[in-house]
Amino acid sequence: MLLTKASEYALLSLIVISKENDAVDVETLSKKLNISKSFLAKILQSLARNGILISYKGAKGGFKLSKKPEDISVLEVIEFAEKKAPTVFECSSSQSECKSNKADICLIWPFLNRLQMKIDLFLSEISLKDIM
Amino acid sequence: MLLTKASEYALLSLIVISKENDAVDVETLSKKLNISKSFLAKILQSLARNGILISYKGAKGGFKLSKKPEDISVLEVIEFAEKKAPTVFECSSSQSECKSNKADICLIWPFLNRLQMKIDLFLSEISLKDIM
DNA sequence: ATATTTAGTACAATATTAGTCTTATTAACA
DNA sequence: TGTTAATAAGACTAATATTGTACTAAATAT
Repeated sequence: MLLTKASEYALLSLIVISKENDAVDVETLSKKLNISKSFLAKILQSLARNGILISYKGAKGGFKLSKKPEDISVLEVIEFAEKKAPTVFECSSSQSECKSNKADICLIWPFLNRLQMKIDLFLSEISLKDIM
Repeated sequence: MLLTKASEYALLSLIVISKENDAVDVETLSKKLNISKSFLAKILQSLARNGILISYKGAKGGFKLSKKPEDISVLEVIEFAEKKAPTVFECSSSQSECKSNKADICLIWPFLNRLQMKIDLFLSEISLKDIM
């Protein structure tokens, strides 16, 4: 599977957050989406560390979008939720990831890389606003 | 990751097999590709069960392609190697896979499905011959 | 001050991936 | 016909990744 639940939860959360004026706290989100609070907190914290969300600590705290939905690409959301870029296969983004010392004669790499680039393009061109 | 080593091994093996006139045995393949013999055997057996390879038991046995490389799609190889279709996310191929009873109002499904269809199209249109 | 909320980290449960091993079956060929 | 080489199938194990929990610390609104 290209994506895990971390990406699903991140995208669904961002959609909810984008519709609110006030900061949304994890408790509220986890109940609305019916998912684990601690797990969701970790994901949102990663999005905040990476500049997609702004976090407010303390009473009445929570999370807000740091920029407009049209300026947030789905690719960046996925990368920060998963803490790594979504990949077709371990080497598909770069031949340098190949461990087999036969990278230069690998017959399947060009195909893997073509698919990877298609996916990267698709995910980078689509914004949070587009999927709403 | 969209694909696992099973797909990698399957594709690399099929390329080697397609270049030989005689049946190729697992021992030879596993040494040439430097991978586990038993694991590779399981993958090739699955490809044989599903009509991509023909297997010959006994001395001088091994595996041959059952059809021409141009008639074998990469998608079918992956499906039989992995024993399931490659998916973007659990629900991306069909909304009916959604467990959350909110499938009808899910805002991310259309996006997931669009990516899934792009990948399916790419993988089904490319043949073993194309990647060689 | 205190209740609320995020930050961070360590831990645990579960699922998936990768690989191993064993036994049965089949076929070549001496 | 017996021996050897090979696939078939499935149970088992090991390693890794995913998903979720728990707890403590830090910040802040009221």
